[in-house]
Amino acid sequence: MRRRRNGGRPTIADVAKRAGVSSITVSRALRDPERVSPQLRQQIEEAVRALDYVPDQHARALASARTDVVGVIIPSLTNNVFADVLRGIYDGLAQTSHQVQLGNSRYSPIEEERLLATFLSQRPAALIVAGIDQTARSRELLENAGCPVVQIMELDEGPVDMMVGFSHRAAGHLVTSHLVEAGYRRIGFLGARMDPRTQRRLEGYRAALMEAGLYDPDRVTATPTPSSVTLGRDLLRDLLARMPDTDAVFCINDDLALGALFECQSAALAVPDTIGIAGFNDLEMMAAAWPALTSVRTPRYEIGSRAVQMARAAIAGRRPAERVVDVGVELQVRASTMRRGSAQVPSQKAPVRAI
Amino acid sequence: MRRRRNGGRPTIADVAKRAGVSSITVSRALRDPERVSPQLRQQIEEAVRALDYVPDQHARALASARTDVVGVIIPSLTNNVFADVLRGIYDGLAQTSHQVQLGNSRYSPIEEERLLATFLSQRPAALIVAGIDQTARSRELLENAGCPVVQIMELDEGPVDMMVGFSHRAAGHLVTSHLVEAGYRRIGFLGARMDPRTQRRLEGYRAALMEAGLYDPDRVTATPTPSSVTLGRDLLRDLLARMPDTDAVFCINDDLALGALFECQSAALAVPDTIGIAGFNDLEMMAAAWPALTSVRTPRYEIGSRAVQMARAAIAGRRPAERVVDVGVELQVRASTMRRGSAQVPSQKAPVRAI
DNA sequence: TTGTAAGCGTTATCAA
DNA sequence: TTGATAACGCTTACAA
Repeated sequence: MRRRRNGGRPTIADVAKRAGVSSITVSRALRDPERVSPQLRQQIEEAVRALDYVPDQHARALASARTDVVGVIIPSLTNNVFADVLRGIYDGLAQTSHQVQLGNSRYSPIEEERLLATFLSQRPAALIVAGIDQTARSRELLENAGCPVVQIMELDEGPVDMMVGFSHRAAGHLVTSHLVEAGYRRIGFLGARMDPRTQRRLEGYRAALMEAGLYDPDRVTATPTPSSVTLGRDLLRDLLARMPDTDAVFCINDDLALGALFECQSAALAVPDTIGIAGFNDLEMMAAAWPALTSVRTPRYEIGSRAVQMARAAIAGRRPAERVVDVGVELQVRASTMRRGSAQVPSQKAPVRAI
Repeated sequence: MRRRRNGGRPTIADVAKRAGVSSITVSRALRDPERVSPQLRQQIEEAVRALDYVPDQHARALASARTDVVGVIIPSLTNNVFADVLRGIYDGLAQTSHQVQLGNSRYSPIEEERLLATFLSQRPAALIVAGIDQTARSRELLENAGCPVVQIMELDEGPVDMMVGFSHRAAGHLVTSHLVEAGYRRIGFLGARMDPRTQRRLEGYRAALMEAGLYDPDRVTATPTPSSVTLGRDLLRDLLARMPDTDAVFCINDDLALGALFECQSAALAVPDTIGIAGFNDLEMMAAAWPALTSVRTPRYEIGSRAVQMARAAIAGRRPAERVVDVGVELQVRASTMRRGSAQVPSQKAPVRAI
């Protein structure tokens, strides 16, 4: 007798023999218990337990041309934003038979395309990808993926399939308008990396200031350099060196905002009186900072879990009614933008919809 | 002719026909080009290109009882520490044919055990797991995994197979000793989550203070609550309420340290003169804070890439000479522990070895 | 160096 | 409702 290649693991045939049925009956009992008589079902379940049988995913995938793998492609592993999204995805999939295949595109559309091709070659059950700025070829791959596709983080008219996110432009507009309402007049912009989502936040900033008649391109400080707290310090220092009368800054994320705060502290600039600071994402630290930092709460975990929810529904053949879901954002007004003497702005909860 | 189940993708047989050879020759040319004559190899490569052939991973896994999947199990997706480790792992695997199967145990040994069982059922090429505190059954599973296993983050006498990390006890000892040398005498401890690694840092703290004759159990503030910046504020406030004369704190991670700093700022306590603050991990923000925060640099990215390196070597049959690799840590002394009047402590680079 | 034959463990298909 | 049989696409074992 030939030695088993699979290291002695029991196969479906072993279970079948023990339960006194044929392999295919075991297969059915496992996948769709309803289709097997209660009698046999019980015998099979017992055999499965007794043998510690675990189906071989590869054999299953080969025979059925289907897998339980959900491919996920995000641009960064270290960005807290995506860590939270991922957590939502993993939690949503934890009690299911699905597994996650994770790809890190490092903010490179080319790398994303490559990952997409690799993932697709494994016939995933569904695909979750960040953003809407895929290459033409990626878009084509996604359209012919043959599985549900959920684009996350953003909102757009033309989803490949489904979409969960919020409008970065609207969110940028929201914060900036808040700064205007809080009494600031010479509002700067601090931006890093300047990926598509960051660009759209900048658009929102610009629109809000134009509406208020306060837009000054010289107050926009943006760099392709990846974001960091240190960079936040540097950018604010640069901005103040060029435009010393700047009285507030919208930072495209919380790291930059924290850096801006530290820079103000080191330069003995009063926050919020001399300079107002607003961030983006509302990481946990923002509320704990001193002074507490204003930010925009983005429902990252929810985006992940909603994406999974939609993907699973679609896998099960129940496409959700709404193909594009806006999870909105909430402005969290805190001390860093509550200027003394200006009208008190209460901590409001204002969900923003796409523009 | 029967319709293809695989959605029309070319198979190895298609390539073989086009190249005018047999399937097995194509298979060999793909896996081990050396074993096929240059002549045929070229024909095959051309056919592969022409057909856009991509091997089916599942068929390959089924036939060979092997996969290219490296299983990775970490306790948290949102902890920056593991995000960096992951980056090291993904980068190390990026140019290879390997894929990552990522599991999040959420700091639960039981969940870890479950993930391990799931991963193992897919016959991974290697396994990378965080920590050394597996359950007995997990340990058993790992020992019989039939593939290289790398335990990361810590150091221990008895690795399952291979190990890359540093001694948390030694690192805790290092920071605490630094605080003593910097002139602090009533040094507190702020700890959250209190997972095994945190516990060992506490041990190092305790040992260092005992050696200095300064240990006071009442200054240890620890909670099982997950870490956060807000928690850092709360813990320091508690500690100071109980022991108002505390003159320094060792925080088991940088989030707590940042919270401690904010708490001092809000209570108008001078850092480092009234209170010294030291953190752990040396996240990027520590150097940017005001005052800059002392911390212990842990080579997280390196741990990830070294683990991959060792795993790949072992997969290739070249077990590394050293099965246990100590990557060490470096104390980063900054303003938050440079007390006025005390001996100036230069920013030193002192790799710490395991105890 | 190349090829033939026989699976790998599961599911699709069709028949009973 | 259950089963026999033939794939699924690839690799191992052995032969030429």
